[in-house]
Amino acid sequence: MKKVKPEKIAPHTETVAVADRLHSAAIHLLRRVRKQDAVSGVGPAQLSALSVLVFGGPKTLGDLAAQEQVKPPTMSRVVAGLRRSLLVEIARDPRDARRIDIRASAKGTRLLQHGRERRIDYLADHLGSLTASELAQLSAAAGLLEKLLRDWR
Amino acid sequence: MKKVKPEKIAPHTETVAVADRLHSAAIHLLRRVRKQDAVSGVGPAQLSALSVLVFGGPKTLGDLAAQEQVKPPTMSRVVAGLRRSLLVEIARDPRDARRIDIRASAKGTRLLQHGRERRIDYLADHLGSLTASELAQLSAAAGLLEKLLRDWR
DNA sequence: TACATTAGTTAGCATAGCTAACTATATCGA
DNA sequence: TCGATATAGTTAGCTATGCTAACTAATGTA
Repeated sequence: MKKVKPEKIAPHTETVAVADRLHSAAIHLLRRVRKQDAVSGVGPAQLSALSVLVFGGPKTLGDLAAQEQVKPPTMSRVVAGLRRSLLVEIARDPRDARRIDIRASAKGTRLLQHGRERRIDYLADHLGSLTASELAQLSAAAGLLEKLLRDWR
Repeated sequence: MKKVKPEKIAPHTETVAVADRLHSAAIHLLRRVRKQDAVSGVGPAQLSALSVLVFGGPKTLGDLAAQEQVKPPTMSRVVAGLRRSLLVEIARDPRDARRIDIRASAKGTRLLQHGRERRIDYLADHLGSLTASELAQLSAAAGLLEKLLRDWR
């Protein structure tokens, strides 16, 4: 079950070590940044879903759940929270009355972008201690991870 | 509030872009890997705390909370869960009866290492599609992030 | 039209985060 | 020495997020 090892150049031991360190770094990075998000009074799941709506346009609940990798009941409650805070608007799909059409409100878009600024500025302040070449390394790594996540399965 | 920018070489715009991409990559990476951790029946906060105990040795509750960046009441419950599952052992500190001494049990150590294998194999399988040089890039990036997180404040 | 499938919601459970308020122990200062 | 203060953890109670099981409503199909 774990012998898929293809004819790649990287030795497995190396790969495992890098996997572990990436995992740990990701956990701790997010734990740091999370505190900045707390300011808005909106939880991380709501923020992330809102982000998908703002940058990806309107979605049905199922689409949102799939994109966020959670089950529909979970997303149902996340969306209910966003709606309570007037950060999204919900309309019935005219062509299929079972579906709902969820879109970010103007308020939601505003909140997301401000929160994003706050979070990103915070992270960027800390990245500021790196040299240009170190930053380039991180940028390259981010690119690799993005590709990896796109072709995940 | 965001003008700390020292005499560094990297332009601020670049830094912000990298910060944003790292943040997003970290979120989605963890969301993927999280599903593997679910197998053990132990939640992510418990796993992370256990990991600190296994690799960092025994700690008091306050130390654990500080290291995990959560408040003492949160860690108190996390530790209670670990204890219920017999993954940690708790002793009174002989020199200060207010403190407790928390350490991973043999079972806890075993569980963590098995979970680690599972998670890491999973991630490593996906990293397996990278070339040796790409993997080296990720390794370098992990190193940078580790340093960054160590000197965070 | 009856039956199966699909989309979302509701109910109920667990983990994790927080603050406020409490207990117990240590420490300090008059 | 003893009373005030500070420190370490716990308890209670709130919110948010994750899940599965079971439900309703709408659609599709035989």
